[in-house]
Amino acid sequence: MTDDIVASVVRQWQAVNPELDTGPMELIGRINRCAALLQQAEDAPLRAAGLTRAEFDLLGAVRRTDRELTPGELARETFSSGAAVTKRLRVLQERGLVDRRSDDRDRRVNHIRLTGQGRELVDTLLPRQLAYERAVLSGLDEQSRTRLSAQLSELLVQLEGRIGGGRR
Amino acid sequence: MTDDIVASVVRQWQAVNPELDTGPMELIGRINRCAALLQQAEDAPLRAAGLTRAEFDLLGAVRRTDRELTPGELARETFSSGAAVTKRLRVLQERGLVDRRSDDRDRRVNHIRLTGQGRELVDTLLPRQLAYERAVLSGLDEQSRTRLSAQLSELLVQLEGRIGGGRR
DNA sequence: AACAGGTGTTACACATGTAAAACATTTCTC
DNA sequence: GAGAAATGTTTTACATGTGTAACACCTGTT
Repeated sequence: MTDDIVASVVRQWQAVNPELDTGPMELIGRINRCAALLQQAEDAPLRAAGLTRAEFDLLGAVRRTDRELTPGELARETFSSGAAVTKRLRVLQERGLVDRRSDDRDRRVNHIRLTGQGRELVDTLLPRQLAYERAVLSGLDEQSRTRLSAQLSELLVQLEGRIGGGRR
Repeated sequence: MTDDIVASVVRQWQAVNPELDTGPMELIGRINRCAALLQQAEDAPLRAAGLTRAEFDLLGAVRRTDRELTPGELARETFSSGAAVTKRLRVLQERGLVDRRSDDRDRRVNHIRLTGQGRELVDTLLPRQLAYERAVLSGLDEQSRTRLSAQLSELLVQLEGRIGGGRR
């Protein structure tokens, strides 16, 4: 059994102060570190397409909901601030990937939709992205992956209730 | 069994394109989302002490290794760029939490150490931080946590080999 | 002595969040 | 009903934190 980085950090803390209950660190540290490595890996194929992950998330949100979304909805959907969404939308619009339509009833709101080009980009990019991710995860067999998913789902439900406040 | 956010996103994708193999998304999405929520939670007690998580990580690295570290070592230890470490060290030094000593042999390198105040801050803050994290994770019982830790460790070892390149 | 390589800092670009502003709508009050 | 106040939506202004790349400096080698 090999040691991961978190285990060695925990060992350092124990050596310095054996009283510490490092239990939470072992779990949270591993989640954070896995997330950092995975996010770094995920960036590679997107950069090849000239997109940041945040931009891709935004496009994906419009694509998967399959309807027009307002900037506010996009902010909630992608867990980012309204200001960040505004900026991203501007560059995506300049690149011809999204389009706006203003509401007839309420002139405050816009409706964002994908252009044909934007939709095509997501539809070619997402399978490629998923294939890449599958390769990154290939060190774990199917069973380990689903088991891990299920346990993280349990944790995630707890955290959403305790911290996130829920969305929508 | 309640649905988490990732499950609902996956369902949206399946509705739009049933061909998609969303397997990787379910695992990676959950890891990323858990990490985001946990990091947000972790920030709260640190902000109360006037520190960012990055600053606390840096102080913690010096404390747990129990020796003086160079800025370069700190950058590797905290997985951030040299420039970021330089900036952080400047503000931590201005606040009197760290101290520098220049090497006698090699005048390029500095050795960073905690001041008494810095060490005291870490030593009071870390247990508080761990207690807070324990509370956040209290939705899962001991057994679930250790099982999850172990499985993530397995994944992490794979990822470190595949992506991270290892450290030290 | 020149140079190849390593170490830390600075300069710059950029993405993000918070807070304020700009604008539209709805509701309340008289 | 008309005007005022409250509410909602998006954008803009500003501050901040980060990474890349250029820079300055030092060492050891040839």
